[in-house]
Amino acid sequence: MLLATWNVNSLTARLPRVLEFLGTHAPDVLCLQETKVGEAAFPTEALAGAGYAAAHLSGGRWAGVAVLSPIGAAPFDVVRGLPGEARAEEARWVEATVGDLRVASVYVTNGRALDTPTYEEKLTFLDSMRARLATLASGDLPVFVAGDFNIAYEDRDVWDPALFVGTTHTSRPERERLDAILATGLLDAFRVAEPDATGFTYWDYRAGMFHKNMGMRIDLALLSARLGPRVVRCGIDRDFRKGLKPSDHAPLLLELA
DNA sequence: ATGACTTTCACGGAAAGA
Repeated sequence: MLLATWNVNSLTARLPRVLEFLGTHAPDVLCLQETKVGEAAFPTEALAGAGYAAAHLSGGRWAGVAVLSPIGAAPFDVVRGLPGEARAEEARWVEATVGDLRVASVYVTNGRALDTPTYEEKLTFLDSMRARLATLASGDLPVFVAGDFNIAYEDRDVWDPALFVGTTHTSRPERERLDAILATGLLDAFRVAEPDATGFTYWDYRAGMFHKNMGMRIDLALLSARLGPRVVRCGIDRDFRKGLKPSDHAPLLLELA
């Protein structure tokens, strides 16, 4: 079983690359973030042409999340929005059942800077996530929650930790909240498969950052701990950060036995 | 270098990303 997550930075702009991805990897689940598409403009037909159905929450110009799966195993029991979140209109959380997995696609608030209200909102959003995931952990289905967490969990998850002192993404409160999320019974699948590797999922478009591998690991695939023994591999497909009109994020893929 | 790139909305340039 192949699960994937990808911040596409506009599903409209990235549709050719997304269709390419579906054709290349044929994932059983693909979580998308930053779809940046209005509800009515969501490319349902184009995805159906590739054999995929979507459960999505679309906020218009910004954010937006989706869970894709093959039409024959379409997402159901969809929950749009995160209980308790302050700004539901930002469209940052969608949940659905695919097969016997409870799947959530999440795009965590960026936070901008430590002294801004959006940083406080980021921490609150993460608290709401922890509460929701604790609820899901008490359910029958194992959980796959994946997306752009906008947190680099450890210093090795950014190209130069010294540059991030006093900024978002590496601050202690953010990392502590990720600890709390993991403590609901989830594994960071990339670290299960690659305990020692440096693996980035995001590189700024500017200044040749990708070619210099000045990136960050901020996209995560979290998995119920009971599925840990089924992790075969987890890796980043850097080819989708290359070529024609790439996203600034690369997709993260997780194979389960 | 107080930048560098890309997207949306809208038709110039702001806002957002991280």
